[in-house]
Amino acid sequence: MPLASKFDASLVEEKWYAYWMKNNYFSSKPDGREPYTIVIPPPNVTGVLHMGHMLNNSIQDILIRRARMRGYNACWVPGTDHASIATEAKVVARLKEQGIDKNDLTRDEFLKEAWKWTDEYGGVILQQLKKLGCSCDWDRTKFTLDEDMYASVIQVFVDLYNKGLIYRGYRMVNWDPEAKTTLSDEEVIFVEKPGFLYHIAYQVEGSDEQVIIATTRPETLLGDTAVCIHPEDERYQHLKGKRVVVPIVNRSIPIIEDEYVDREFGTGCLKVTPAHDINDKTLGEKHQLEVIDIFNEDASLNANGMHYEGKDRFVVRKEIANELEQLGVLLKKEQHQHNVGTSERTKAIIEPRLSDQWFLKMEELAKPAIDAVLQTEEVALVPAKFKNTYRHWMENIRDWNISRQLWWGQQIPAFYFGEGKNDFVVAVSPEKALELAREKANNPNLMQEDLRQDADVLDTWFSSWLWPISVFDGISSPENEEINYYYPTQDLVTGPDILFFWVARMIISGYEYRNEQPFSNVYLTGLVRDKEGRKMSKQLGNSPDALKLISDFGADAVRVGLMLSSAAGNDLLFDVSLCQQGKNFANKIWNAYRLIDGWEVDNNAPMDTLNESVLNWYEAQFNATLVIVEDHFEKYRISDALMALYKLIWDDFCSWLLEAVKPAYGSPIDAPSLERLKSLFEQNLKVLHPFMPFLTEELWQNMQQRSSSEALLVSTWPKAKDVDESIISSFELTTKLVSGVRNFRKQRNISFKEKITLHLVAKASQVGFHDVLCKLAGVDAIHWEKETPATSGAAFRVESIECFIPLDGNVDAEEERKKLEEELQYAKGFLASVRKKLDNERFVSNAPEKVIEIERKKEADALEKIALLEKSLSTL
RNA sequence: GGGUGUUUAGCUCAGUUGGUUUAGAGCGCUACCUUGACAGGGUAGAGGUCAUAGGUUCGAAUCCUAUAACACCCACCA
Repeated sequence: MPLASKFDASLVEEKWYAYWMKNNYFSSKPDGREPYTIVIPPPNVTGVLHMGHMLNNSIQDILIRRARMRGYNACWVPGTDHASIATEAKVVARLKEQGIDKNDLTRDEFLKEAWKWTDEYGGVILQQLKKLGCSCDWDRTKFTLDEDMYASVIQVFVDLYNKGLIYRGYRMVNWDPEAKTTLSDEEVIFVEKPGFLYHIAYQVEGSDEQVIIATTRPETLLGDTAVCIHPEDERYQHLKGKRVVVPIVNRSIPIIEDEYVDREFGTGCLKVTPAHDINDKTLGEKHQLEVIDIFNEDASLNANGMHYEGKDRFVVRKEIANELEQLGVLLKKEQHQHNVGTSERTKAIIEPRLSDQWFLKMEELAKPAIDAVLQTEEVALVPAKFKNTYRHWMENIRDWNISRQLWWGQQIPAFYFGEGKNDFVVAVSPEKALELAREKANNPNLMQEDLRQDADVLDTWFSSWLWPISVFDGISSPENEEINYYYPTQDLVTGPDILFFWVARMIISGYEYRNEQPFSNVYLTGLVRDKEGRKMSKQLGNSPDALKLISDFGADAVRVGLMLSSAAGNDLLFDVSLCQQGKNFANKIWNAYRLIDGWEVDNNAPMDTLNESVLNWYEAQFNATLVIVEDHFEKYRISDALMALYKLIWDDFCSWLLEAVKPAYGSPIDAPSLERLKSLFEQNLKVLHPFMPFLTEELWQNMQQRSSSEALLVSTWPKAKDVDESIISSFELTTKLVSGVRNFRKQRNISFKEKITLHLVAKASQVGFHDVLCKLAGVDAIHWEKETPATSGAAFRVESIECFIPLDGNVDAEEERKKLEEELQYAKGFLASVRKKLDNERFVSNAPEKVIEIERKKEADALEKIALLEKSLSTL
């Protein structure tokens, strides 16, 4: 059956994906081969595919498919992340729609809802990855809340606690009043927002004087416990040791002195609210100030807020400003730009809040991870510029707040048995906890019911930081076959936005629990932006629907489109026209095959000599390109690798090889040529397969009947053979001659059908592929001349070869002269630039011999060219 | 405020330790061609004082300094 003239991706994608799955090509088990392992950055379980996923999963699939073809035991472990805050927020929102408040449910009831949600939407994204062609070992799919994964996390928590690295502390944390949970520093996004700087007068006790403080948050004065001045501030020397009265609350508070105060900012006088500002808290501890918390969990005012109790902080801000104004103590309200911390997930403005939280000490843990990246390079960051960022963060690392006031996640395995500060134990199970608690409390009568487990769950990243180990069960059984075989993994492909959240922490846990790096290379992709350079986001609505792109262009085309412009670490400005280019490329390959497939074959003819020579050339060209492609892969320059192949196929294979080999219309091709051509085409399909898996498999299978062990994705990646450079340069000269003649035809408006005779002032041995030259340039004969023929005609040069074509007097001498003169001018300019160097004594004495030689050759070539041009001009 | 990076053709980017580059690719653009694989095609062409200003050097897109614009990271002065 003849092939359709256009490649229709929709007809083949599902078919081949099912075929690959059926034959278990993606599955991996430890064996004698060398492993090549990638663990997927687990997407949020209820997430949907977006451009960022498409990009980094395409890259992973390219790497995995290539490794598989190169004979590695390729293992790509897929999975999803429970994403505690993101998922919980979605579930809470859904319940709200149904009129249910989270707080009306018990923990178990809520978790049941969350699991329902997870079962409903969970894994949709993994199905979408299949549409993209991702060859993950789906039997290994993991979820961070799977029982065994959960157990690993708990085990690690207990272990780190027992090592003294996890502690419970009353600290100032980032509080998200909407999600009612703490956030790590990394989850807080600072946004510049307009606000006001309020100048408020505080009455000095026993004096008529007032001190004026400046604040952006007047509502917090309800929690003020001091006013602070700089000890050397001359303006305020007389206030030392005095007290002031907080307006509205009429509380008497001390004036303290501290060098922390910036005399230049505001009035140089600072109000101190230890409960609601990290710096104030530090001051408070230093000066032993009282701590007055004025907020509830949702950032409404508590009983300390007096008549503002129950009202939201921002409502109170306005109302309190009014009240201060009425009292005559609000002296000024000026515009002020400042950075406000907001929650990455809920966008709520963060409230610094004091509370009991669990922390992981990071400084010691981070040390091996710093060395691994900066010293030993056991982990290479690609591109390397991220090393600086990494160092900066790691060297200033702070303790990690790992507790979250949420329900969706691993519940912290701390069990309280009394009201005392230390009346708790940490254990992997309630039973074990009871044992420990009885011991610690010295009370054998303690019962299971007397234990209360900590209500908080662990930060999501506290489970994903173990991902490369826990997916192989390496925490609970550190010596199992799988972890020993697959770990350390080879490449990790992810976005730089989670370098600290995730990558750095995986390196840390890798050294802590395996004594080895979790992966050797980290390929950091760029962010996908739109044409205008804006980050793609749901809010802007500028992110194309990933699945629609696949259905519009085909998965292969989308992969090519993404790869064409995504150097590691550089953001990529995505435009759907790139997918069109990918689709065009797919179609080009499709039609190349259709051409070959449609020829009649002469089974008795021997191999044509033209065919043989040009097939030899293509083979050399293929190998030369393969060397380049391998080098690009080594350096993770995947878009360059693809571009090299794109040119190989489009230009070398289609434009030159196929055009050269193509038999005259209706004539057959000899069988040996066709066979060799097909085998070269198969090589093309192999190297393209990682980029365009569906199209290549379709053509591969179409070429001949293949058994299940002969699928393209499990075929052998070609090994570059030694390349005969001379055949490549010789062919290159021929192509230039062909272009020269074509250009000549165009200028003179000579149709391709009209054969011309070509005179070359050269020896026949200087030029190769004479028959190719004739066929592709429409030349009926080549004459090899000692000098330019004296007959009427026109001349042009290709490199140093003068080409002459006889014409019947209709030479446009003016045109010709103009062109020649332009060329002459360029050549003279070029010569001048070369001579400028050669005439410079210091150049000759300082530059290396090799460079001088090159310049001398350039000079000689230029002179020769000028002579030729002048001769041609004189004969006009 | 501190740091890192970017700035090369209309667009997106290469340009490897300064010297075969009076700068390359892909796309786009222009002209022409095209009834035998593909118009999603072919051939040819136009297009850049390599952000700006200095400096180092025999020689700078490449190294140094300053400036500007943009991007990202870190900090969070009320």
